[in-house]
Amino acid sequence: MISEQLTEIYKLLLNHFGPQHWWPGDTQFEIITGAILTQNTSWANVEKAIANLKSAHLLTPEALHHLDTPQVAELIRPAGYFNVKAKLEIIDTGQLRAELLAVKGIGCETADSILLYAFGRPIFVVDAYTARIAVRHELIDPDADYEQLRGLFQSNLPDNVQLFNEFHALLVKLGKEFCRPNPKCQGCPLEELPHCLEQNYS
DNA sequence: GACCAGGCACATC
DNA sequence: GATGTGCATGGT
Repeated sequence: MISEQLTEIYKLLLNHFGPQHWWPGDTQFEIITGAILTQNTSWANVEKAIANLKSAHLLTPEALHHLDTPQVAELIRPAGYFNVKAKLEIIDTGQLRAELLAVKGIGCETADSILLYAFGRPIFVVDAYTARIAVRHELIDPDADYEQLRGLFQSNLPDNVQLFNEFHALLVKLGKEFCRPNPKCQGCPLEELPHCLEQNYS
């Protein structure tokens, strides 16, 4: 059963890597900002952009609202796609998924990251790592779309915010170090995951 | 220098 | 509906 496999993977990852304490960020707005800035961008670059905003005391919706797009773009330059991301603006807190998705620049993953990590909703976040790992462990069809992937996790796991939070963070941790797009190791069968982890991280 | 990073919108076929 | 392309910095 998929649910047993997912639970086993979760236990292995948690045991191996420990809690990831996601999402990094001191405030709800910082989490939302990070979710947008990290689109197709390494977290190290996002941290630089957030540091710029913080040191300028601009990491609030009100402060950013008073700047024009080029000013914001310059501050978030290290995060890449700065002209695109600078136009983006989340006004309200507690928005529904459909409302988030209606904002240009917010797609499924960003919306779900905001819902789970900023608003504590039980939504499983699917990112490139999650998809890659699920496919390589043959938990889902390679051409599955975002909603199918989200369904894989949500319908086979208990509806638990803390579980969704930790599991996604652990998948990213695994993916970053292990499950590259064009890696020497293409991923291993589930039964070999403990061995793979042991070999690669011990 | 190629490849990749916690994507997304839009054009075109 | 599927596929391609622009957006962009910075680390390996």
